[in-house]
Amino acid sequence: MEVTIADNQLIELQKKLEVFFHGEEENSGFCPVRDIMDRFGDKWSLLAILNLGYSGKTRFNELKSKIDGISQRMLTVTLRSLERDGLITRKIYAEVPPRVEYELTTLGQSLLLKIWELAQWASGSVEEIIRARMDYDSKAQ
Amino acid sequence: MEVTIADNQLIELQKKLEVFFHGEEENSGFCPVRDIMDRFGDKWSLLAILNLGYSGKTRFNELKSKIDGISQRMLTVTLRSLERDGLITRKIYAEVPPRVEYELTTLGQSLLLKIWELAQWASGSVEEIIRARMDYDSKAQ
DNA sequence: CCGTATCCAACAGGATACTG
DNA sequence: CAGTATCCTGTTGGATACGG
Repeated sequence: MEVTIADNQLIELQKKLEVFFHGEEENSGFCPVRDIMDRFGDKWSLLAILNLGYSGKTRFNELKSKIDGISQRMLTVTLRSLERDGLITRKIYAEVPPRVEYELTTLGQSLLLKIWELAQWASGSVEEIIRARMDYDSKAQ
Repeated sequence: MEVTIADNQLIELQKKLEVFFHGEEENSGFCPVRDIMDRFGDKWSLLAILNLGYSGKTRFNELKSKIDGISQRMLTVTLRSLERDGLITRKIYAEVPPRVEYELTTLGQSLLLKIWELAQWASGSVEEIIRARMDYDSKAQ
């Protein structure tokens, strides 16, 4: 049996993955893997973090204009959720008209880094994925 | 104004992020960032990849039993979508009873690596996030 | 300007039954 | 075993109107 370097790397990774497949039962059903999925499972969180990372401190409507297609309601919901998780801060200025600024926390910035790497992967794999899709669709008639 | 090392790192990252915020209009509305979001925006794709990465070549029902809570329908839908994107392969054996095995492609393995890093982040940040949530909830009464 | 409240449509996704 | 087909429900999230 031939074992390539890539195979060895995969086996290494599989060993590391074991961590995430243990402790699920023990800790009263709580599993960190499932917890991130819930956070990233919605449409807007990743985009909001990317935009906040790119723009730095940003006001509500400024952010709304940058995240294409998001409604006022969903931006509010998303930002509240991110604030609750300690990923962003929400600063209100007692002015008229009111001003509210959002900004990534240190924790949020560390997540930004991971999301950026994911975006990097996507950016680098986009062509291959599109090719795979066309290939798949052509075979399916 | 004080500039810390963290600030400099953030500024570096912001410059890198510019890539993802250009070309959206040009390429007929297509943006790689939005494309990954669509891929990761569903409940099961990341979990399926993590499980396939952990278990290697896996049969349908074996996978179903490992992804807690997934229905037969959603596993089928998710696997087809991943196959279409060239992230997994689907191998059918002409036996009775039939056997179908799923496995990550090289592309899928490269994504697995990124997802694992994300899972790492989540695992390391879980306590801080939970603390933030409790803090937030207690203030909200 | 920055929200909240309400209503409603679309769709993800579960349950069940049935095939190759 | 590994699906497809059908039906149906719950959540997501958009549109609109209104408040601080």
